[in-house]
Amino acid sequence: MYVDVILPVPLADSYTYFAPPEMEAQISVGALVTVEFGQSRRLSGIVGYIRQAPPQSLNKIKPILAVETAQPVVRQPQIPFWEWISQYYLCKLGEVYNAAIPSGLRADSPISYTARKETFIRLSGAYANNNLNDAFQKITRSAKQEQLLLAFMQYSRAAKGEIAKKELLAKSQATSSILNSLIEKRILETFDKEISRLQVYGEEVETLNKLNDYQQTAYNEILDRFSGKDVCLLHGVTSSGKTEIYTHLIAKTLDMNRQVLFLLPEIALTAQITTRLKKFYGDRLGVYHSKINENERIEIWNNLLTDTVLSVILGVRSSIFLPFRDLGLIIVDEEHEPSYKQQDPAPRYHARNAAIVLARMHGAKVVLGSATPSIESFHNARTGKYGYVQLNKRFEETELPLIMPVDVKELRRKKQMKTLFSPLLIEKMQTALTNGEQVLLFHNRRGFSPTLVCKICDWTPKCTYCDVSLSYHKYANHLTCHYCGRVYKLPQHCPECENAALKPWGFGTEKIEDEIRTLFPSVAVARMDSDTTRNKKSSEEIISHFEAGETQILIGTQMIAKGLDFAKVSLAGIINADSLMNFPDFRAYERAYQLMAQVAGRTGRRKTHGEVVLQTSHPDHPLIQLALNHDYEGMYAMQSEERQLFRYPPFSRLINIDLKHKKDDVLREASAYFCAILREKLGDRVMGPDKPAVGRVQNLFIRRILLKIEAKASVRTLREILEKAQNRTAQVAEFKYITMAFDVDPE
DNA sequence: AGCACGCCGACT
DNA sequence: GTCGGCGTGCTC
Repeated sequence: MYVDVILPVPLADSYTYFAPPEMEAQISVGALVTVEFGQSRRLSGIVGYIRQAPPQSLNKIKPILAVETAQPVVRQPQIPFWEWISQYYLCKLGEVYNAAIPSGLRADSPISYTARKETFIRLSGAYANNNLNDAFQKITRSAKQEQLLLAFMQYSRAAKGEIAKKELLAKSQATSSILNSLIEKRILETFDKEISRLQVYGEEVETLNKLNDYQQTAYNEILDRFSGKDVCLLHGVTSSGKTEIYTHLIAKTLDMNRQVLFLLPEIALTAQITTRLKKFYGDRLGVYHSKINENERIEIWNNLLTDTVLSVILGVRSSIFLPFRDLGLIIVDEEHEPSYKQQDPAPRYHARNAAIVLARMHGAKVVLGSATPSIESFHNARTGKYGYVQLNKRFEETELPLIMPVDVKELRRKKQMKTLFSPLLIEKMQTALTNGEQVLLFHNRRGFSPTLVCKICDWTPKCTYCDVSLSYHKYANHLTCHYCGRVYKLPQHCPECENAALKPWGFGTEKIEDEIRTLFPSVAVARMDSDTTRNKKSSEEIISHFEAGETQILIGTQMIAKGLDFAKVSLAGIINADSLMNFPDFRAYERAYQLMAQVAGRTGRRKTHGEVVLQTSHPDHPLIQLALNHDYEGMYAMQSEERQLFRYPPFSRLINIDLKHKKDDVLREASAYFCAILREKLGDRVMGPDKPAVGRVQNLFIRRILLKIEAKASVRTLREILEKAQNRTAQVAEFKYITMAFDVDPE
């Protein structure tokens, strides 16, 4: 018997091994096996295909060394799904396997699964037949031991005569020394038992909240769209009750004994939604995100593989790889969020789009939810590819927030911008604080990160390994590279001109926090960004303190704009709206609009009318005007026209190709060579090669080629063209060690 | 990618 | 004399 094994290597899709006769019975498609790869590596691979004869071209076939798990660790249709991902996203099957299977399942991983154990108590052998008179005889002189034994009898009855030590002590109010006496007298004994890490929901599950009129209408409309289409876009303003509608769709799917995948972006709001859903689905809900540990990951995986308890998975993008038995519904909440796209490493997949393919394989339906849909999804709804349902009423009829633009350029000219805040923002903050309301200040630091600059010669510190300025972290008092993570000491003086003074340049949330503390010394302020939320606890703490009203002003990056529900926020400030729009990226306006809408959505969520002060140098800019009027469709119309004109998605499919090499001149020649080959077939669909904004990372130079391919073009043909061009380039001796990274549908 | 092999320069 | 830098080749 011969077996094609998928291995975690970025090379061929699979490798053929020989299965010794005594192993044959244990081998099936989906089983994990250990094989030797090369002279010394031992890898865990997955059986992808079983064949009776080896391919003739092979002269050396190694044996399988061991079967790790005879039972398949995947279900249908996972492997075909991996194949789709590898084909569409131009990566190797092994790279998908690597991303899809939790490493703890694999024997070649340093972190392997260990079961959680807990100490349990049962009657020792002599009394196991409940012959307890003797036992009670032995302890007549100790009232406490007698009480504990009685308590043991009472509480262990329901669980076959055993109970967790911790639980017994808690319920009987006994101390461990009383218990130890009973153990020494050989009446009770301890033993270790493997227990699940998955949280047990102790309380009764609640029945679903009744939908109000307009929610019920939307719910019915979604079901109606599903009779003709597999995907439905639910376009609902913040606070309109999208989650309520989801809970009813989930319940309906569970009634049919089918499973649900609820996808959400990788952001701080997992905790809030988990609490809401646990109430209704209890132990049937599993949660899967980047902060759960490997052991828990494996228990969720195995539970889905063999049990039937878990039927709703709330998870981030990687949860599309879990072994679902029968998905009936996939919800992609905040479908426009860029964190659905995996950036690095391969597979660079988009979880929303991959989920739609996965749903088709399961015969499931998909709901895409957003207050500000991606241009792509709205376009698909407009052209009839997706169903479309709109929810434009807010819960309790709250009005949409009032957005007030402030012309900071004009104010600067009149010398009225003494701080980062305009007089209007300061006045509104004062009013809100006096009224006991809370304030959010939003600033995106991306592309405008604070660094140091020489006052005389404009020198700025750069990373030795990457072509970027270092970011200045005032509190940590050091410089870091945001590309490779290296930390540098603060230079004492400018090395270029020997001038002593370096001054901070650019500003981030830290600077805002400083100025706010000066402006409002008696007000409690918190800051939430990637620096203050390094560990899991800190972000939850910042949020809960703000929720509890212990802080009045919360300053932050994107993190504070997304999905969080704060009842007492009446004012939001956008410090610099221009910095949102000034990216050299075709999605810049879409993103800027979405962020402004999201920040506005955080205000006035309960009855109060929210206000937003939007600071900009271009108050008349069409995008700002659209944001003021909450005119999503206007933004769509504007963007749609522009994207059609310049061949951007959804009218074209983009593919970024990054070529890397340690020598810049070799790289330049190779890029030109590769590009010329591509142009033979693809003509003016090929843009570049260009030097990207960051032209060198980790000592490797980078050139970027962009392809703009017709949306309806065949993926297979394109893949063949790219493979051929790549092979031809690699045949040139000098270009052999050029690496290429493909990014299909870049975000 | 990740590993071994082999060649070269810098040390005990 | 050997340690380790990195260029090169190979993985069923």
